[in-house]
Amino acid sequence: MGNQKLFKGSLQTIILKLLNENDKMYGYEITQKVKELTKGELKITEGALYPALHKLEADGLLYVEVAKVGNRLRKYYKLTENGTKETVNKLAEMQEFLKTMQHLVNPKFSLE
Amino acid sequence: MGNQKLFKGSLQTIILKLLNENDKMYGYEITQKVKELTKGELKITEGALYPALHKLEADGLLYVEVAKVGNRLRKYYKLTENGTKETVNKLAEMQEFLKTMQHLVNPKFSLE
DNA sequence: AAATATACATAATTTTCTTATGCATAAAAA
DNA sequence: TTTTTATGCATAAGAAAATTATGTATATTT
Repeated sequence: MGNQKLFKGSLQTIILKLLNENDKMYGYEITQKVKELTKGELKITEGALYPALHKLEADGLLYVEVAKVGNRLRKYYKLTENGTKETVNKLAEMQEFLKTMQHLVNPKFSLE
Repeated sequence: MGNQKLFKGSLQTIILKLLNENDKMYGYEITQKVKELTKGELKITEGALYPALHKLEADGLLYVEVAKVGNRLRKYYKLTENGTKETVNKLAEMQEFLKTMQHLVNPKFSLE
């Protein structure tokens, strides 16, 4: 409870950013990576993650490579060419938003 | 189109922050102030603003003072005592989120 | 006279989460 | 050895918070 720190709209960008850095990742790995990178502050829930991955795939930004590890199934996601382009856009947009918001709530510590 | 830069979940905090700085404001004034402060980058739509104000009021964080200016109605909003407390919390949460997100998407320019 | 700005509001719809649930294998702990 | 936790996928119901589209009305500018 009380862990909705993940502002709506940022999940797609986070996924794209991670895939841009790590070449290929599977869902569970993404949740762990985010937890690790944010020291537990951001927790991606499965109910948010998987639909987001499916949407990004449907939009042609990701594609899947299924792998069998041991006896278990893994779906590795990679950026498509278009996905790489969109990552640049989304990251720029996110930076802009962060800067704007930072300026709005705390003008003294602007990022500029 | 393409102007959904306002990440969902940040509107309440923005409203509270502005009221904390300006003592009393009315709806239209808030939309203009945000536009001004962000140089047109964030545009608060009325369909988002008014329901948000009503919710904050219902939650006891704001109260209203109706004023008649010329022949027109204005509803000035002010922070309640509880609203002031919540503003502190929400701003801290926002700072935390911005820092985390900044760190996530661009570790090199961390705010710390 | 017409268009734009000021000022409020709500309804329908969409997006994007949370929470709950389900299935299944692997590893660790009791 | 049994139970819990971790790994790994997925979807459905519901809630939250926007967007978009309207609606009403006055004031100002073109």
